[in-house]
Amino acid sequence: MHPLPGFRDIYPEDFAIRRYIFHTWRTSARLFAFREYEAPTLEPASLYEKKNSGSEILEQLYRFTDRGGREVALRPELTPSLTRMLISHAPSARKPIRWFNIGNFFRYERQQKGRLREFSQFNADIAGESSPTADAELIALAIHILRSLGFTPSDIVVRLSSRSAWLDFTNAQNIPQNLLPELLSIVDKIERDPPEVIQHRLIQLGISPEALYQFINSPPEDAFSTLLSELTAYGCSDFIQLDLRIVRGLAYYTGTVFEIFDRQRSYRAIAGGGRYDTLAHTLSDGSLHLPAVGLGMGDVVLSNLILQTPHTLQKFHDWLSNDLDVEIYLILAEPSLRPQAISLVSQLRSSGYRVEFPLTTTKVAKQFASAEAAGARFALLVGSEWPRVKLKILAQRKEIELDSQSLPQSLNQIIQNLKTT
RNA sequence: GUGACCGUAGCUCAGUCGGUAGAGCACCAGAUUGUGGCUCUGGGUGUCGCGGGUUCGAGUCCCGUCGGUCACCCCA
Repeated sequence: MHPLPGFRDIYPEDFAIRRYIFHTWRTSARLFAFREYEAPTLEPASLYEKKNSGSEILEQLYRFTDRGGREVALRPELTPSLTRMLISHAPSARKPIRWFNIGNFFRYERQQKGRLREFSQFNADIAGESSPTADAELIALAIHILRSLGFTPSDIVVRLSSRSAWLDFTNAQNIPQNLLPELLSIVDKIERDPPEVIQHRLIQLGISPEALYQFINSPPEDAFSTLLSELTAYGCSDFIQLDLRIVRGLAYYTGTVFEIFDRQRSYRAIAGGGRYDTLAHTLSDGSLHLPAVGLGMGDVVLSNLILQTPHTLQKFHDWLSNDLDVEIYLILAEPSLRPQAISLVSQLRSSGYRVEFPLTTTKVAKQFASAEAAGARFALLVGSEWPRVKLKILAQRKEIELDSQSLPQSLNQIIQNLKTT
């Protein structure tokens, strides 16, 4: 009995990092005033065909025919679903639209390092604003997330590029525009393929390798001036590097594109995104013009990186220590007081404490061991002293006797005092 | 889709020449009938991934298959 290839059972020990990442994604996006939304996990397969006809993306789709004879697919990405939602919502929505989503996505591919068949991804998009200031806001959000997780400019880099810059290049070189996709696919492979192969493909296209390398080596800074000055104002410039070799694979990008990598390049991209100003136009069959810019950040590479970078791992552990699974373990030393103990547990839970207690009668020593093993901060002993109870601060081995009547309130005070000392 | 390496307990792994399964950690119980991290004692919790073949006998050898890891491909 195994999960399917590329799918994972996630046990509570491993779920903690996901909770941490999701929490950081969600709180960061809300700090940037993005609103959360959701789209269906299962979509008509045609949603992915329309925007990318003839693409090999279709081979990586989990697709099947449902009982109603519909061709359906598990979503491999969110942008097409989002665009559909925007098409019906955008005409009456306040602009710019700033939305984010956290969800699971599926790709039928062989798994490898940093890549599974089901993964979680954070998506944030700004629609209805064509200025590069929107691109900057989105990149600033990505950096805010990574900073919140403890990453610094010496850990990661945002490689910034632009498809419109490449379009300008083709114009300046008198390269026919219909060769742009082929050119971009060559550029995309510059870092992976041997130079001879790149050279050969360029010459076949009638493009001068010298001109291309010169373009890459001296990016046209004017084309990025607004974006770069905004990012500097956000305090993000240390993370940014102009790098025209980034073009991204998807056909729908039209302007700014970017990818975020770990500096050691031990993984594929942590995040990526870009501007797609014509997708709404295409998907609405020309009825809506809606410029948009989007960002995607997956959980697989990110969690690996957090766990293997010492200072981000430390930050994760610090966060976990304030997010205990069990805060109070109630020890029932006198089984006849079980009803009173349960009532006390209920009060504490209503006050917001995470409380566990033994479901069957066991020895006190065993109960203390369970409290310890559960990682509880306090043990609350209910026994012969009733209606008084003993509160033990486990880490300090200190015990305080309290009146059970006053409990949730007196506990609040004790915790406040512990924090200030 | 192609290729390489790897599959033994929950985890990390040992298992000789082919002779019917073992260690540490973890877990459960007790030593200890109201106080936890140490110690001691007891407990194996297993479809040796699965199927077939060779053999008197297979965890071990052979074939197939499934799964894992990584690379290619592709990258949303």
